[in-house]
Amino acid sequence: MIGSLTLDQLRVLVTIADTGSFSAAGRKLGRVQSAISQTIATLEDIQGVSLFDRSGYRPLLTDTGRVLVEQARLVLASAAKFEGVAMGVRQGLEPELVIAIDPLVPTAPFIESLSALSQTFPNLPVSFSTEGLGGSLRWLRRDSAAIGICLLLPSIPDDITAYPLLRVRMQAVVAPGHPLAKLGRTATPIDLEPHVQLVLSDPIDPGSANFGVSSARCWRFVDLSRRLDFLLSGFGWCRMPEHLVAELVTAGSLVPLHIENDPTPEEGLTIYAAHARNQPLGKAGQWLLDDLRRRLHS
Amino acid sequence: MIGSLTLDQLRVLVTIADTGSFSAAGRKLGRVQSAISQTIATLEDIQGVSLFDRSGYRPLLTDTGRVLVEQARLVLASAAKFEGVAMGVRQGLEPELVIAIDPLVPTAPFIESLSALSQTFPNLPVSFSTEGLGGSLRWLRRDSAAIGICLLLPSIPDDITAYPLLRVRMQAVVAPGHPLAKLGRTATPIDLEPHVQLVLSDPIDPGSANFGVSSARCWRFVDLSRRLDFLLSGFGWCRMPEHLVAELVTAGSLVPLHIENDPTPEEGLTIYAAHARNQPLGKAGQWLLDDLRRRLHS
DNA sequence: GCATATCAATCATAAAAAGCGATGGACTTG
DNA sequence: CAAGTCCATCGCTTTTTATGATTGATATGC
Repeated sequence: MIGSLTLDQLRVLVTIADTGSFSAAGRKLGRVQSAISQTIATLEDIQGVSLFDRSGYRPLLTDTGRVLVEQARLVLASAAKFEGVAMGVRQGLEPELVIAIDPLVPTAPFIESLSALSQTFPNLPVSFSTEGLGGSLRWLRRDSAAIGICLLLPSIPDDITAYPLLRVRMQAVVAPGHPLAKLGRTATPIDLEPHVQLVLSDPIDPGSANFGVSSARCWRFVDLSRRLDFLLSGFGWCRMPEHLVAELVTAGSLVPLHIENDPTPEEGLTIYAAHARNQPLGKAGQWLLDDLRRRLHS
Repeated sequence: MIGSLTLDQLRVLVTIADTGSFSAAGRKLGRVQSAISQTIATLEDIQGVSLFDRSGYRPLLTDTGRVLVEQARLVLASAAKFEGVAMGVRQGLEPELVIAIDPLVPTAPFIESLSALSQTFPNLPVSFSTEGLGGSLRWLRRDSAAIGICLLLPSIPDDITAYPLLRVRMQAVVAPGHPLAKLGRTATPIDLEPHVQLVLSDPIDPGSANFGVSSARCWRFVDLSRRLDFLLSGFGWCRMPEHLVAELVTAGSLVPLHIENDPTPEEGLTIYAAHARNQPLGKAGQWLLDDLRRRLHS
């Protein structure tokens, strides 16, 4: 029952639908008409449906036939993608491109490059991984991702090649109901120390990312949106990317916090495009890297 | 190049990936191991890629192989859907179910039924048509749609079977800047007459739907959202389904208009599930109709 | 209206493809 | 180290598929 369907049958079916006759389909496929006729006969027989109404001069698709032709097109498109991936590999493309992207990184600046990527390599499977902080680096190192778009704090590791792309300005914020919101002046370490800081941290190695930690008590989060929930409810303070909190600050849901001698650079944290040095990029990865640098590195 | 790929090759490939060895795949597929071996060999040969690393005791998928196995699963799923549709037809199901739905009809009450439909008939292709007012009736009559979810004004035509499902309360509204908004009392026909009424009408037969027309000057629209643009900008007045304007009225973007002797029934316009009498419903259509009546007809 | 061309179904036959079974070299397991 | 399992290869058989000719039906051109 299942298992006897053939791609060839579907190709023949679609070709008949496109050309309008069995004979024409035969010519187009380089086969004699009787072969076409038999192929469709077996297809109809096995599937137990009638695809064409043969009462007239030319065969007419039945209602069922019309629907199944559309389904067949989907199957063939899917098969073509299979062959497309294989062809890409044959021509030296990597079989897939995995991009690790940090949660702090804004998506918008990358859309253009990624859209161009998908046009240049239409059959390349692309996937994204967003783990917590430090996740990108881990994916790069175990070769699960070819390219990382990530922070590299405190500095670029030796085994990683990285190109700066853009900077994300950070803004310390707190909910309006929080004591720090009523401070009314620049906050000193003494001010911050007693309050809970909501820290984004590496889920695997929670001790690693202590950059910018000022409070004695930290609550650690892996994902940004959950941390935001706690932030908004007044649980503690933290630094957030400006692009994510600008609206909330305007709406009054969050209040900016000015910190004395803030170690976070004024001009923002640098977002890098990175890849593992010992794992050379494939064609598509190299293309994306070049395109990103061209578009973003000013 | 293209055209020699076989579903059977993909089935074999996926089976190997699932079972972990050529021999096991052979057992599972009821074939001898050498057949499996040859199938994969030709697949690799034709596609020009290496799928397995045979250096060890068991064959290991290469990176390319891993990606292509996933692609192959997609192709097979697509092929299974093809066979699923065919099986449905074989068992008496209609090949597809087209539902014509009027623009005024709220979507929310139908989601449950349609979700149940897709669970009951997972391979049934379902599509929706929303034309202007009267479009549903036209689709039903020329058998382009099996079921219509629509208004039937002024009454149910003879060639249509219709079951009332729910009622949509209508609310005459106007933008706050419009003269009628400042009337401050129930509007009489004399009040309405000089102002432009924004009428939803049948794009094919513009004269047909004059139900509820009160103004001398009408602007006719086919789709609801465009009419809403004109309404919001203060161009004229019209009746809108309550569920669509409730928020806008609350926000002050629209003002309710009370009309003397409004011919629109207080309890709302009736939404029917309808089908053409001379075109009996298929199994799935009948099922949906019954389910809709069961869930909605109170 | 008649001749001619084109259409699809059918059948016997030829060609191609796919599966089978046996064999051999490689690796695992106990 | 022996027994068991793995995959590649090969000759052979079976099955599948395409071909080419024929027939009956429908369209097209004169």
